[in-house]
Amino acid sequence: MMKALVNKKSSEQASETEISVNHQKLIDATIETIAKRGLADTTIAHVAKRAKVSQGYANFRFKSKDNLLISSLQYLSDEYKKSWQKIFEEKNIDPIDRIIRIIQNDFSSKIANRNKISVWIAFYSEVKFRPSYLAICQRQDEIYSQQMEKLVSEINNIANQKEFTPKEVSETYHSMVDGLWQRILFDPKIYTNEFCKNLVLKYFKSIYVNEDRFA
Amino acid sequence: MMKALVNKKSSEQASETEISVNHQKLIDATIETIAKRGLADTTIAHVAKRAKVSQGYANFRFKSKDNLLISSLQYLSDEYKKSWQKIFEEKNIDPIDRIIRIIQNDFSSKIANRNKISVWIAFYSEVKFRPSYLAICQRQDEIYSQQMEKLVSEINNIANQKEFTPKEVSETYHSMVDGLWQRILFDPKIYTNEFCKNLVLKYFKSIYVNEDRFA
DNA sequence: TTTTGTATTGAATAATCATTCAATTTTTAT
DNA sequence: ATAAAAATTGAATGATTATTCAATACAAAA
Repeated sequence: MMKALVNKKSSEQASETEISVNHQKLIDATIETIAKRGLADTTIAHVAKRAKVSQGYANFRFKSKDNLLISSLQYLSDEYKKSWQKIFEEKNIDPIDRIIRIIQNDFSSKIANRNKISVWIAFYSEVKFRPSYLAICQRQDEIYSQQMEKLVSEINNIANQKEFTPKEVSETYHSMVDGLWQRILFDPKIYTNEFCKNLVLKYFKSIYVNEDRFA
Repeated sequence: MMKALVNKKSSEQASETEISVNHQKLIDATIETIAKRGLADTTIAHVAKRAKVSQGYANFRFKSKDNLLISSLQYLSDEYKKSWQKIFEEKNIDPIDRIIRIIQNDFSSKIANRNKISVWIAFYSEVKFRPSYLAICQRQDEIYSQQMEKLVSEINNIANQKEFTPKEVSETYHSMVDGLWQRILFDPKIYTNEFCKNLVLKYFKSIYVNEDRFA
């Protein structure tokens, strides 16, 4: 059976970014298991079975369950970050179109689906007791907020909007997203991605009254 | 040692609402333990110790750990409900003052503190896997939303506001509250109760432009 | 092919924890 | 005061689970 490193050029050292298939298989399996069974019921045995490796290997590969969970959260965080980072960087696109893309991304089915959300909230629920979880979440939030404020600031200038500061708009948006994600988990029949997205657009419409693209 | 029922009139049957001291002691201890250690690390032994009863008794009294957790969530939910129910019912108070009281309540230190929030989120994180948790949370949300929409509807009439429907305003507020609670957990230095409350007031200011009380 | 090093297995271990229940204490009724 | 009933204890049980590690499979080198 072939269960070794991938991309490993023969006789050459693996680069630092090269990671074994099993590493990623285990992270995927962890996220899937949390989504399917909840964090409380996520055991190394379940994860290993889903990743199709032995239980002993899963532990060996990540040194501990704790470490596997942290790596999975980090992966989730990186994945999300990649999705918005590139939108913020599209400097040639109009700021308002850019923020609309951010909103679309935050409520795309790839990001805002019950499985992903339940995993996020599972980690959130432990944030108070695990400094490493907190650090990952805080870092993520900080960069997102920073970029968001900058973007809102541009829009405020264009729209000549002075009543609401970039920080206020950014924080309000951010909290709405978190809250709506939670509600998607509770009642996906009512809180469809479309519903949530429109609610947020409507919020922006209340701030930028003359801007039709939010309607 | 005196460890029996309270309020029990001699020779009379205990009324249905009469509940033993130990019952409440155990629920309080459960909530405190979840707040201090997290749901994952909340064991019957820890709860019993905190409630100063034996481990065997805790289990006996609630039949199972699961049942104890459900009772604790229900208690938390009832406690919160009591805090807003009476505000919604103050029909002699101006609707805008009433909604401001709702906001003040949602960000009062009794409701929006890290301990309580962490317990809520602990339960939220299991909602997808425990129908009984989901039912309690959904019922709560439903009544709250219903009352909130009615209140917003009154305000819309007074303010002659037609752009934003009561449902939209209510949902936006509700998601903001959930999101901000989450953020209080992450970074209470930045997200003080005052900060959160003002952010929400500012949102209402954006809807009811001519109403100074939200400023 | 043989040797050597690495990857992977799976069964054993030890710790944790919910639950049970016989024994004990406390309360109530007579 | 005594007996009967109810409340409460705490130690034992059995199930679950992370972690370890000796044994095996595999890949690369010679």
